[in-house]
Order: sequence, then structure tokens, then C-alpha cells
Amino acid sequence: MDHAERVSTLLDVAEEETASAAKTATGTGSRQERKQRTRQALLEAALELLADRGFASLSLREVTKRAGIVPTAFYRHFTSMDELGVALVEQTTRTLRDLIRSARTEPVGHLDMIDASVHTLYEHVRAHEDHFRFVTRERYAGTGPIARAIGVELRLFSSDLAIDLARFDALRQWPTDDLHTLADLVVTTMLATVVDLLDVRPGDHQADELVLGQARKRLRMILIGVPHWRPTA
Amino acid sequence: MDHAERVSTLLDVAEEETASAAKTATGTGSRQERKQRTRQALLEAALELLADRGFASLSLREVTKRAGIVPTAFYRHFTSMDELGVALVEQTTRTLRDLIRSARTEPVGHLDMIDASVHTLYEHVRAHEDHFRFVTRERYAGTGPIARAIGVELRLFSSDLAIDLARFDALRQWPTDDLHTLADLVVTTMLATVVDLLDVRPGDHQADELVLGQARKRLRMILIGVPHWRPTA
DNA sequence: AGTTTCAGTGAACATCTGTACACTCGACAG
DNA sequence: CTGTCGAGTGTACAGATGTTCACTGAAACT
Repeated sequence: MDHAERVSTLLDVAEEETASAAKTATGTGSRQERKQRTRQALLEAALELLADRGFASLSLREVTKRAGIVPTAFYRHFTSMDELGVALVEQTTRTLRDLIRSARTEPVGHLDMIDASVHTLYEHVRAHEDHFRFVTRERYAGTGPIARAIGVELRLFSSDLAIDLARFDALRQWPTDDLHTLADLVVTTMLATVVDLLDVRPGDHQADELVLGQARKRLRMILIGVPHWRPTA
Repeated sequence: MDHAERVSTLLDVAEEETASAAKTATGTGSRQERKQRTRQALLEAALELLADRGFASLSLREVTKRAGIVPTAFYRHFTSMDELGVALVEQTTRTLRDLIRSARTEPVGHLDMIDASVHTLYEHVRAHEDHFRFVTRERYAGTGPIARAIGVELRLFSSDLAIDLARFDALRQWPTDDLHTLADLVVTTMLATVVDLLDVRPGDHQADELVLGQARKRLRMILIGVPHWRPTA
């Protein structure tokens, strides 16, 4: 254990009183309600701890401590940390689905579609930084169930986007295979933008605009070729 | 510790005799030579252990055990695991530089440039799977010095590519900013292809071809728009 | 020749880890 | 009202971890 970690460990008692609004779930409610509330506390505790570290370096004891329960009580909710991780994927990818739903029901036409998409992406990322951080971090981390679950979810996401793209006039005639390629390209680019956004130090709106400008430029560069594409060469 | 890890720990003694060709560096040579040899053994041991896990879940003791030295001897070479990690980045990104150098000195013209680029990428990835796995995995993992070092290296890589792109007739007039955006796009796409390649189960050449086909299609889709781009709108 | 340097050793430590076990005590069903 | 169920507790243990310290012995220097 290195120095930084030891210090934070020593401060744990103090932290429990200050930082954790997600403390113990003891309180009113039926038994089911209270159980689900501490389950949620566990998920949120994990997400908080993942702010600057990877899931693999997360210990069961840390999570339970932050959630305000004793280590052994963990097993009442999950059989392993991996299971907690998969549950976390389910929860965070709901944010992704919200994103694409927002983008779909967007007032299209009287604003540049690229501008609008990038903007709603920005809003969602800023509103749920921890969720996006988790997904982009753990996407490639290891071979565990978490990375696999994220992979599945992102493929679904890309497929949904492909379906949406099919609605545009310029793309009506494209074979689905080409549509998927285009959707993958867009998703990959958007995820790169997400990472860039999460790297901006908080409050630096100038840097925000720089990143968003680059995101718009990337998308334009991809989409500029669409009218000239010869389907399935 | 979960079940799989415990099993592998119990098998360590057996593994030391079988799997590790990179054992202790004791042998002939000057003192400097031998020191650098065990340093290299440490780096290779780490790289081997990173085959299916993240760097953060790597312990100093594991690495030294695999390298065939006692834990405390680690400090003769690195002051911390992070330092080992950064050294690993330096070593693995040399492979990246080799890649772009190969792509540069490629017989261009009498073969489709996209085909050729994708092919040399393929060759390099298959020849150094562990290096590419390390870079793509740790790129987004955490806030540590490793991720930062990889970020720097990838930006350099992208800049080099931008310079190379500037040599093409269709791009001679592009402002450097647009060139960088295009280069970023290409690098991002290529890295996505690398990840796909590393996901293919070994020996499945049919899947290999599928991935390469998709890679070519992605690149074509990006580059098809180049002639129609209006620099810096 | 004698002396210094230093990569690698081995024992010891304090701390953290996952998990087993027996327990409490309030919500709930009969 | 009484008995069961089950979320959360507390203690305990074996193993792994990073790091300390005093050491060995061969290479390198004088």
C-alpha cells in the first residue's frame, strides 16, 4: 500500500461523517424497502469510490464501510464483487438509454442536427459524470463479467443508433451492414468525446467549448462523406 | 480473494517451472548487464501477468515472484509499481512507433493504401499482442501516471500521423488543425480495431478477416469525405 | 592485494483482505 | 400473541500485501 492510500485510510472515520450522504439505510419503511435502500447505498458507495480508481482495485470492505454496513452484511445483497459490478453496469447503462432517447425526441431541423446531438451529449455527461466515467473506464478493463456486460450494452446502443439513422433520407437506401458501421463510428467518436469531457478540470468552460468544438468537427468529418458513399463495394 | 485467484496462487510453484521462460536473470555478464537483465525480467513478468487483468490489480510480490527474485529486491530497480508501469509504457509504445514507421515506408500506390495500412496494423498487433493489450487496457484505467503517460504517447502518435497525412495531394491545403482532427479520427478507429482483434479467440482466421474487413470499411467511410471537406468552416 | 559497492537474500512487521460462524432483534405471518 | 425469517452485527482467522532492516557474496575499483 502506498502513501496516498494509507493517508486516506486514516481519514476514513472523518470521511464517514462528512462525505457520505449515502450512509446507512437504517430508517423507516418495510423490510423490503430497507433492504433495497442499503443495496442502493452499496451501489452508490462503489460508484463514489470509482471516481479516481478502477473497479478491480476496489475492496468489498471499502464499499461496505462507505455504505455504512458491516463487511459480512454485503453477502445479503450480492454473492461477490463481480455481481455488484454487473448490477452497476445495469444501473449506469440506463443513463445511456436515456441519452439516446433524448437524442431521438429532439426538435430536429430548425437547428443543426450535429450541434443538437453534441449538446444533449454534453448535458447528459455533466449530469451523470460518475456513470460515464465508470462505463468508459471499465469498458476495456480486464476480461471480467463487467467488461463483457458493458460490451453487450454498447453494442445494443450502437444498434439502436443504426435504426435511428435509417430514418434519414440520405440513408434510406443503405444496407443495414453499412448503417451499423456508420453507427459504430459515431458511437466510438462520441465515447472519445466523453473521455475528453471527463478530463476537463471542473468549471473550465473554455476547455468545455474546445472539446465540444472538436466533437462537432469530428462528426462533420464523418458525415460529410455520407452522400458520396457507394453502399457495400 | 475469489476462487479463481486462489487456485492460481496455489499453482504458482508449478507455474514457476513451466510458464516462466523469463525466470531469474542470474548468469554470466558484467554487473550492469545482469542488473538490466533482471530489470527486463521484471517488465516481462508484469506484461505476462497483465494478459487478463488490469495493472492496478497487480501486486509487487506477484511480479517479483514471477521474475524469480525476492520481493525486496524490487526496489533496486523501481521505487514503486507506478514507476514500473511507466517504464512499461515506454517499452510498449516503442512498438507503436515501429508501427507508424512501417506504415510510412510502405510501398504506396500499387496497392490500395487502406488495405496496406490495415494489413501492417494487423501484422504488428499479432506480433506484439501483449503490448497492444496493455496500451488499450490501461489507456483509460484510473488517473495514475500510467494512463497519463499513455495519453501523451498517443497524442504524439496522432501528431506524427497528421504530419504524414499532410504529404498527400488531397490534404496539402488543409490547415493543421483539421489534419489533427482527421488523424485523431483515424487513430481512434484503429485502436477500436486493435481491441476487436485482441478479442478474437486465437486461431480464428475467419473472425480475423471479418474484423479487418470492418476496419477497411470504417476507414473508407472516413476518407470518402476528404475531397468534399471545406477547411475550417 | 585489500576495500568498497551493491544486486539479491531472508526474517519480521503492521495492515488489509475475503469469508466463516454464532448472534441479535425487529418486521412479518400464523 | 407467538414463532419464524432475515438484514445487519461482532468476533475470529488464515492468507496476502508493502516495506523495514541487517545480511551475504561476488564483481569492480584502488
